[in-house]
Amino acid sequence: MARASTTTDVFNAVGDAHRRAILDVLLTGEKSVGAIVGQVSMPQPHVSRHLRVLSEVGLVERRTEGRHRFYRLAPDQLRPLHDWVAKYERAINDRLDRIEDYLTELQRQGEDSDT
Amino acid sequence: MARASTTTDVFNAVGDAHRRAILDVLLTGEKSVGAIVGQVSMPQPHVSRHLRVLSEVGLVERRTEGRHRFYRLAPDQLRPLHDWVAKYERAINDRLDRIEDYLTELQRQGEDSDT
DNA sequence: TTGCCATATTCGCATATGGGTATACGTTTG
DNA sequence: CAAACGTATACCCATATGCGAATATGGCAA
Repeated sequence: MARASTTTDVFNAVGDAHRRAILDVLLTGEKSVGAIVGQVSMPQPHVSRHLRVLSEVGLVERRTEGRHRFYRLAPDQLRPLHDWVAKYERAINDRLDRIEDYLTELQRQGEDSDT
Repeated sequence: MARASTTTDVFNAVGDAHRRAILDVLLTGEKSVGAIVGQVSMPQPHVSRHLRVLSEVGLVERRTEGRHRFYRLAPDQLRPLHDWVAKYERAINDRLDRIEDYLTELQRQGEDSDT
């Protein structure tokens, strides 16, 4: 078992720069695979596969129309990411706000870091 | 070239659940490796290596004290993640705010959407 | 100095990933 | 019906990752 499959883990799915590139394109709105391929530097098969991954993680939705497949952002799954980052943002802000308090706390936690 | 190295890409570094677990522990404050090992279910060598990755990406900072190594969150590199998510958050909100507008736009972008 | 503690590094292994290319599948068109 | 188009899938390869275990390194204590 290596790492959580890109198919399972949103974090991991977003970990790939190419996938992020595709998402960026979709940021503009719904796009057909061909349209996406036109905007990113990837062969069509790769785009398709990445779209599949994104789809399985729930970051994009697909709509079929004739022989076209339109992909659209499905931001719901972005939530975990957002929440995760937010959690740290809070911690960061707290620290920046009162550095001295933080340093003091560091002392404590460094000493008896158990709990 | 497979995927951006976990050492280079913050997204990828955070893509590993174990690494996230470690970060979560550090959320409480600075911790020694041993302390971290005590909180997560990983052998010490793994924790050390993950800490190294996190360190190389700039998500954590290290402080040496005697034979102890204290790791602490270095939230600066969290910025890219935050910004990235924020970008999509905006898009999401925009869409939720005016669904009809969005649908209309979909029509346009779909170009030959003439069912 | 010897021995012990805390942490880091190394080696081998199994796995999954991403890349590239060829090709299959479904739909529309002539 | 055949041909063309749009997209998805299959296959093979190189790579890097994470895991596991053993061990090396550095510091402290007796």
